[in-house]
Amino acid sequence: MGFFQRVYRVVETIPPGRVATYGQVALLAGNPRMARQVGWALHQCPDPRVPCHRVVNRFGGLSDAFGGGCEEQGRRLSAEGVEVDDSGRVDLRRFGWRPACEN
DNA sequence: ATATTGACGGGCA
DNA sequence: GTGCCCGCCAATA
Repeated sequence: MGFFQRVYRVVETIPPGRVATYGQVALLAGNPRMARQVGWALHQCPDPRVPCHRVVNRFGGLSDAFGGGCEEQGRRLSAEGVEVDDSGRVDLRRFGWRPACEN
């Protein structure tokens, strides 16, 4: 299985109302240095079931290049209960995904 | 093959 | 927190 496919699998495991950073996804995918590649993987987004909108950068900022724009991503997150800042950012302290303590 | 780009991360200012 | 620089790896030109 390629790294990309693994990334998709990890992203799918992100619970609703939670957001994970590219670094987090890359780490769970097995390669902490491939944060950027995670970005491509999601950009390709060959599978619509992959909640790519739950993946944000280290600042919790939404992606400018998201399909449709960061507005769309922020809208999706807010629809899941994630509070999006006016600057298009999420509070990782509260909505950051914690695999070791999801609940 | 090399150079540039890119949905990034970390360190430093 | 934000901006700049460097490092990282894969895709594209």
